[in-house]
Amino acid sequence: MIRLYNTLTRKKEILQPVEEGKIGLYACGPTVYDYFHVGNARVFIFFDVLRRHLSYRGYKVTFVQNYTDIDDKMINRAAEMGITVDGLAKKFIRCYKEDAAALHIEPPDYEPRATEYIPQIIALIQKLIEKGHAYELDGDVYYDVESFPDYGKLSHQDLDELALGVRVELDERKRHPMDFVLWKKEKPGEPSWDSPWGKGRPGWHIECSAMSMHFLGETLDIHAGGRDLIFPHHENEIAQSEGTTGREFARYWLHAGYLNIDSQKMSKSLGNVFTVRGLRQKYDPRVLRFFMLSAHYRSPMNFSEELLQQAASALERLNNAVFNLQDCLKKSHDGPPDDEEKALLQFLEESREKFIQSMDDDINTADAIAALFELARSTNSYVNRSHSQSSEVVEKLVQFFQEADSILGFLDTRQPEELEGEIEELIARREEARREKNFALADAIRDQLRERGIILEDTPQGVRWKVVAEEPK
RNA sequence: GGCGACAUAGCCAAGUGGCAAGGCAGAGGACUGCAAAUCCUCCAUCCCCGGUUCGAAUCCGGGUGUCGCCUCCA
Repeated sequence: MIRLYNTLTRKKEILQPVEEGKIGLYACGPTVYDYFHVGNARVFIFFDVLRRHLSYRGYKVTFVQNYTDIDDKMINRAAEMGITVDGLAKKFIRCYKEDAAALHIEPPDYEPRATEYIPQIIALIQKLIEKGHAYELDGDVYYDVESFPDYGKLSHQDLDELALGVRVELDERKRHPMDFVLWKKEKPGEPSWDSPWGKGRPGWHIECSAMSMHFLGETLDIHAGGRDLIFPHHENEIAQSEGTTGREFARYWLHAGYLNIDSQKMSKSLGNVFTVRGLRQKYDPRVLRFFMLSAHYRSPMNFSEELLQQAASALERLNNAVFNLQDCLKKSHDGPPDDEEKALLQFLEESREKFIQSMDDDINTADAIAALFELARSTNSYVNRSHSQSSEVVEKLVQFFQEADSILGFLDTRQPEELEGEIEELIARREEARREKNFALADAIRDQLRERGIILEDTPQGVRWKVVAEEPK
């Protein structure tokens, strides 16, 4: 039983899809005018974990995440760079995919670009005009918010109060200050498409209504995004979609919290924007992923390099636990589990239970990860015990970490690589030196290997080695 | 002005009525030729003041502080 916090009702609710066993999930993706930053990353990682967990729990998930490839930011950036809007989109979609892959974010089932769905967008606007929810003004089309009584239900705002808060200059032609644009009349030199109202381009909000319903039908199960999209973007999507269909647009609205930088809002003007692209040069992107999942997705979160270091140390502990198990497998026997191992298998089941329960409870990754740490302590003790381990048990333990990681996606569960012969020989020479109590030689070899990224650990069961990406600090 | 979030150890962070998870850092110990990895032990009157209750981090009221949204934004 999965429970999710629904922004619409401000409560955790039991997930009940429209169609049993299936989930239609739509998430607002990036505007592809630049590399995406760590704040975006938090949200995209959340979508990915949500999607993976729903699949893990047996739902057939259809996950759609769009690219916004036409808006003011796109047009301005393309002009600055002296390239076409389409060229800009192609470049940063490619970059998005690379960075997302580095974060172990799996590609959505569909990733439509807004400009590929202009006919659907136009059809939607036409329907809104027919139903009296939209009006044309000299080549622009606006949504008439007063025609939609539920306007404000997601952000829990009253239309009159919203109007009081309006800070930008009013367009006197609009019927209500909150009316928003569905179709924008062409400006010279900007991309445009033919429409019943003349040449122009879609407003920002309409694309998500058009594409989500195109792929997932009139009622989505889950619609997700960052907090800042609650108003106006998602509020407007509801007005557009429900105005058209007369049906509930999305059953569950999920919103991820902000990521602040050194306790301040991330912004270009403060110069504190960290892109994933930039960070990848310094940190394993899986550390970033682990960091993002170490807090609950709805909590506001702070980002700093110091915190990333903490995350790196913590993640290393989990990776070591898995590594130690894999190494132990080489030395294990084929016999049945003894009593200690039976107890450990029991604890494994409890850990799995706790992991699943935590994830089911509004995707509580922090709590789920705690279950992994607790299990890691037990498995570390186990692999260090004086008598040998049953391979059956060790395999089950490794498999569980892999299973958990099929959702979390930050562990390094690869099988240890084979060593080159030369290195194996060095390790053997060091073992010999140690036997002869020639510790100077033994330590020299160990240092030499360390420089080549191989760390030796002497355990009671013999030497153990691991490969690290680079020379550790 | 309207709406809302958050406050738990040096740091990060779960926990929404029944003895305060987990991680990072730190201290001590074990193991080791030395390391590394690992294990064990130690490290919190849960922002303040009231209230409800046998019992409150958790519920209610009142403060204080931080932050966010109200047509750029993940």
